Amino acid sequence: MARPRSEDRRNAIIAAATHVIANHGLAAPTALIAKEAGVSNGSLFTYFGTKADLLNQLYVELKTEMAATALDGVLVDQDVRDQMASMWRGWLGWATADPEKRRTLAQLAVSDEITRSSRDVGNRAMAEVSAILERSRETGPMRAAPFGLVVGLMNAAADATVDFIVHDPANVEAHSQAGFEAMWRMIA
Amino acid sequence: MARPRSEDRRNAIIAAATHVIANHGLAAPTALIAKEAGVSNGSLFTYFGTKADLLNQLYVELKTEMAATALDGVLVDQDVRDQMASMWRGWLGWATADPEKRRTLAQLAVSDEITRSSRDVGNRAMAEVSAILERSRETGPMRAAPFGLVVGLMNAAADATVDFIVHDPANVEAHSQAGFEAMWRMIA
DNA sequence: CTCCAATGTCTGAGTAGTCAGTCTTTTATG
DNA sequence: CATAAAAGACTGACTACTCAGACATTGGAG
Repeated sequence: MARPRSEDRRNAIIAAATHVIANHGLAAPTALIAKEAGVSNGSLFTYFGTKADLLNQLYVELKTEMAATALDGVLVDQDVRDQMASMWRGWLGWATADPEKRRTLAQLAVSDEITRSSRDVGNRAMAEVSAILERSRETGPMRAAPFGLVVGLMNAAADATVDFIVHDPANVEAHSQAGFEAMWRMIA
Repeated sequence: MARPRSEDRRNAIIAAATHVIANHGLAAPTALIAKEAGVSNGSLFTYFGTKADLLNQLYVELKTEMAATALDGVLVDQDVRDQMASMWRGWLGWATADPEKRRTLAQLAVSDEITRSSRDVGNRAMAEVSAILERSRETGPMRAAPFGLVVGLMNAAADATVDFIVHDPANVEAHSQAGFEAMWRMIA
């Protein structure tokens, strides 16, 4: 029988972990993840040394993908508000297109299994997002506020908007718009 | 030797659970909670039938206390903005006075051990908070938005503000103020 | 007031079960 | 045949929960 390429198997495990963790939480057995990936539980540990390794790599991968999707379509010569709106749309699109990814990322983000350095990598992936936010608030009411607070407030608004959209998917467009306007009033 | 009153022991377990969960997460062994409470491992299960029971009661207790503290000091004949500001101060006070309570509540809130009915009880405790929020947004830019979205956005802003305060406690007052203004711009 | 039995609570070693990670066996490939 | 990878049964550590006996408290009898 043809043996799948090693990278494909790794990706299958990552995908399975996303799915299983979304539904069973971080306490989900590795055996379940392996089964879902069509891999024996022993094999899983040849791809990821420990469960914590798997979780960290998953975290980095999801966060990086999220940032990339949010930035996709943002144009350099755009008005900053349009850049922000584009990011907002991209971000909400990512989160609503595959709610499991977001749920899993949310769980990982608060887990203490995720190391400092994984978080650093994740934040670096979000650097361009931060840059756009910085320009957005530059002339607004939060121009003197600590940037960390501004970042936190924007993330919080985005999260709350996605939560609501997931809860009532019928009116994505309206909720996305309302959330964006609310966030923009806050920071710019 | 004098036997502690049964209610005191229950409270000791609740307090110990708050402390232990804040530091070890929801996966913390019941044995550790019992030890911290100065109670035998077996006794814990005479007070709470299962670990899930303990978690649910803890959730309800923390959430209720949080709501009560936030509302403490709010006056009925106040301007709605002042009511909101008073709530904001109360809430931040609760969260910063005992960060472990907030950390534990945050973990419980996203846990799937917490039942529908516990969440309902918790939300009922927050009813008055919702009422003030409803009056706040009544004439503002979010008057037509779904109330659930407004609630989510306010909670998110408050959470983000507390996060930041915990991270930089030196300037509580300034951050609290900046967070409040941001939230108010959003909803009113 | 003293004693003793009855009552109900507390204890912690024990039980059954689960899980991450290992290791030997099996299988595919060049 | 030699090599490398995959499989999955297995191990040891750990956990929620139990249960039989220890122990404090109470109240009634002498």
